Amino acid sequence: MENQNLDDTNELIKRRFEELAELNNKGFDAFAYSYDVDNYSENIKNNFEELEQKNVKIAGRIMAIRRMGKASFTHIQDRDGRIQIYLRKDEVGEEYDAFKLMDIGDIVGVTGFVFKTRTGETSVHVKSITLLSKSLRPIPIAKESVDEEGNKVIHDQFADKELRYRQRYVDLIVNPEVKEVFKKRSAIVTTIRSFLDTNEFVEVETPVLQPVYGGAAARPFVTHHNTLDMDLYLRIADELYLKRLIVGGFDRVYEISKDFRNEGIDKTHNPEFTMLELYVAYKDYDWMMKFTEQMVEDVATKVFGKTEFEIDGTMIDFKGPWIRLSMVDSIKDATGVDITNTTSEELKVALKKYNIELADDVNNGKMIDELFGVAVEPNIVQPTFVVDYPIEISPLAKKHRTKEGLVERFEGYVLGREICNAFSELNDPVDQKERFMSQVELKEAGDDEASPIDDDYIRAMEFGMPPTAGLGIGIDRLVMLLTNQPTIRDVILFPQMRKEK
RNA sequence: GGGCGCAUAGCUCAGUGGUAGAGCAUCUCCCUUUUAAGGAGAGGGUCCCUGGUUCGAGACCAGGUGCGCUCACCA
Repeated sequence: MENQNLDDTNELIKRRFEELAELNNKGFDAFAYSYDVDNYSENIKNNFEELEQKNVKIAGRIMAIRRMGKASFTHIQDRDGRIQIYLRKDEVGEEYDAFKLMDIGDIVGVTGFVFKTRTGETSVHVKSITLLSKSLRPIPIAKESVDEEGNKVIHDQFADKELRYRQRYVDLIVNPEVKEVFKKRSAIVTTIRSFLDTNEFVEVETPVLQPVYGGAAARPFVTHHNTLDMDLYLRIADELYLKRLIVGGFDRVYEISKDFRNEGIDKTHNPEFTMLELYVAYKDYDWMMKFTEQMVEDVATKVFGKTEFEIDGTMIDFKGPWIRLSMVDSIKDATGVDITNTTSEELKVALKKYNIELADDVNNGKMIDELFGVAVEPNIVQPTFVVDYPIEISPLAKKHRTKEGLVERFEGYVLGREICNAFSELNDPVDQKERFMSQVELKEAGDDEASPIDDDYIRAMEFGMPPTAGLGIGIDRLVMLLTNQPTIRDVILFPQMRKEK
């Protein structure tokens, strides 16, 4: 809900415009060009002994002001956190007149020496203060105190979810833990890149705008290119392009990209989301399981210094090897149904026990997947690879080398949530064409998530594609787990929202 | 899409049919080591929107909008 009334008729904003005018009248520039920062709050607090009485230049946003007549304390927030500054009228001279016109929210540059106050707080004793940017809107400031046990308590924290997501810039200013999550997200992605680099991967970029979409089961966004006068789809996956590159002779490629799916929004789904896809020639899904474990363990260790995480109150250990759970066996154990030797009638009966009724024309593969989803998936806690999926729901995966009706595919689950999907990639163009044809049949029967046929992809495969293992990891969901965030919106800076009124 | 819930000052929230409230923030005055600074005073409202019920609606009813939780959907 945007506040229509928060315009310049609002007294708080009006007041700040008046201060701006007064600053200009007195010859102070309210919007500076630069400031030569040479230190940061955290560094000063961590290295007090070395820096005591030494001069520093810092800059940041005023987050608290305690004025005491001819002297004042304020807290300045820079990229790392907050530090207190102390200024006295008799030392900063006419700058004190400008300071009187500064508010919480204003961005200032400060030069002074490091000292500790009577109460022991590391602070900067200001010799000069410069306004760098006047804040014209009041920020929803919360106050902090410390309780008897020494814990930080935040009072009246800016908490309106809608405003926090719509005005993330404000959320980031006043809720420091939000910034921490996104710093961690950045470190996770950086560490993944470095891990892949060490393993001799080539990072590539493939089209976002695709004439034929594929690589996943989802409804796409459609757009139009005017000059070419053709409809284009925003990618739902990178898969088919990356495998074309495997055909072309790159033997280890990856892409970290935004994918787009025109579907529902909830705790684990945002219409645009970040996916890591990687493909490795001459390897299969067994190799990929080990590689996935290593990569996640590497990220956990390098970014967080540990492999055990408390997530939703449960201890999760990402240290490999992860549990291997056969989809066939797990369904058999949970329901008694042997999916390798079953009829659609039997599956319907099994699903009914979970109060699930699907349309009559749904194939066995979908029913099996559904059964897995209700009978097994919610009970998975520790990192687990679920292996060997029905062929009907895996049109791009290679047939299992020994098990009829299954493909060599695994998905990684943690706490009942899917975090990755991988297979031994189908590299037989004849088989691939048949799989596409059955997808087309599904689509014609009304399945709007079934894949369209991609003739160029078949053509590429006909030139010869090496045996290949492929993996997709939802970066947002991985970050959610590692940072213990309850919704995908808390790991996406600007989550999709309805139009503001 | 279904169910449940929420929407009041810049922020966090009270307000159960009869004059619109508090804390913080803001403004004025005092205050040169304070820290949820303190003391004294003041200003600030489209009670989400549109209808309805009523002598009277922030409150009750209906519809709408936005958000949250949840179920379904999302291999």
